[in-house]
Amino acid sequence: MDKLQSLRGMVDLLPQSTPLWQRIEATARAHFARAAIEEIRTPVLEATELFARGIGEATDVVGKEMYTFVDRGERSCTLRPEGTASVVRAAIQHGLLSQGPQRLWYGGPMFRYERPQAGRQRQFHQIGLEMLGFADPRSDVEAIAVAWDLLADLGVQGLALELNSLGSSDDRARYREQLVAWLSERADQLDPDSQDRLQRNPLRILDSKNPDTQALLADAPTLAEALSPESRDRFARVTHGLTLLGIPFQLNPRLVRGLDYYSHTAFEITSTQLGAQATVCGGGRYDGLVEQLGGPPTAAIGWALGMERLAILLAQAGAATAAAPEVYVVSRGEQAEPLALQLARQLRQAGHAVDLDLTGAAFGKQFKRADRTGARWAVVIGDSEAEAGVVLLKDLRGASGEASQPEQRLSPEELLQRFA
RNA sequence: GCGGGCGUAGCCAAGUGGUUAAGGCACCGGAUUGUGAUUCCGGCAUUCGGGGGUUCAAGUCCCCUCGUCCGCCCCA
Repeated sequence: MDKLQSLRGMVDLLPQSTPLWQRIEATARAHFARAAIEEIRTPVLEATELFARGIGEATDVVGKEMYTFVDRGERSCTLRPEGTASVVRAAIQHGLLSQGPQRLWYGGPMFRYERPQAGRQRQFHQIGLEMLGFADPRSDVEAIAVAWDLLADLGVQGLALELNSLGSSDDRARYREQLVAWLSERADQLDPDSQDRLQRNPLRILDSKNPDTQALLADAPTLAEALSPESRDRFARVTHGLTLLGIPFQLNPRLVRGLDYYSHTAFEITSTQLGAQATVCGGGRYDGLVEQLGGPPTAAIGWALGMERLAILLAQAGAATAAAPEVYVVSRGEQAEPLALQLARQLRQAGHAVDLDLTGAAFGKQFKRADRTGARWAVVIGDSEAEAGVVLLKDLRGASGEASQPEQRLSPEELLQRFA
């Protein structure tokens, strides 16, 4: 392979698809602004320790999926595999939490060294929300509502919100013991992956895709039963709030999050249109993370949505296309071309989208290109116009269609006035 | 990290061991030396992802490798 090409799992977004991404980003910004959520931007590269401590050493993300290297200062650095740890780090570092609760959003590339698949690349993009310093169950509802309304506004069809409570860390520790004990007696009935998880990350066995394992789990102790009365009450307030807002959800007692920092409310928004990587948006509460990273005890909830997966869903509905320029400037000749250069700039300074043909090709070729861009107007300048101090303004989208639309002779000043 | 499918031009694609690798789209040039559709003419792969092997002969068969797609794992 001696042709230069992008690294595996790193994809180019070509002009054909960027309008869709821009629409998603603009819609997200509008929703965040309306919900009084401010943007935060953190570095793509962080100290490896941040993720090891924040996400959990035992997780797959930290254990085998990070892009980690030693820099020239002998520091271990990692390209961020997710956004939450960085946002929390920045909030602690700059004392944001002493200024009261923070409603923050972020967006950008994340990196995980995984095998590429549908809806999964090594560099992928997320938009995420983090609400730091909010303990009330209403904040869970509000965070979910922002995600739900954003996706609805974008026109994504066929989404389902799945909800579960992981309880407090005490609840979870207690349940974990029960589950491991129960499953250990039946380890021979588990699929190999799940046997492995029994040591490493037993809760993940709950969302195994193996049908035999799922059948076995039907009789296993459930997380819901292990929740303390306080945790149950809290979760009930969340579900009541969602009902109040008319946001439909399904309780999924098997829903477990992969990163260690989650507690209480966990949720995913999924689509059946995405193949194996069905989760468009996932999140939950992480009340212990801020403290774990050296900050004050701080309740928090957040989510992240996968841009590539969202783009897949929206592309199915119909692609957005780039806007056509308003004006296409056709010019040819030594006198005409400098004049065209100036006029194009002046029209742009007046706020118009202008495409300037720089080929110097025959007028016929330039008109053909002008037509194809979809521009409404052509400004035509040849040397005879340049000498006479005029330009031709031609309507390319007149009622009668194609060629031989009427042209107007205007002075450059008149043209600019016309487009003022 | 594991399993499977697929790699012929920017894109789609014919080719099923035998001389110079169809066709379409797109793009470029010309017919039209200053006006957009259509049409017509011409151009656009010394080579089939890369490397090695089998053979008189390989895009076609074999091996390795890279990439890609789908699934597992994992996750947004």
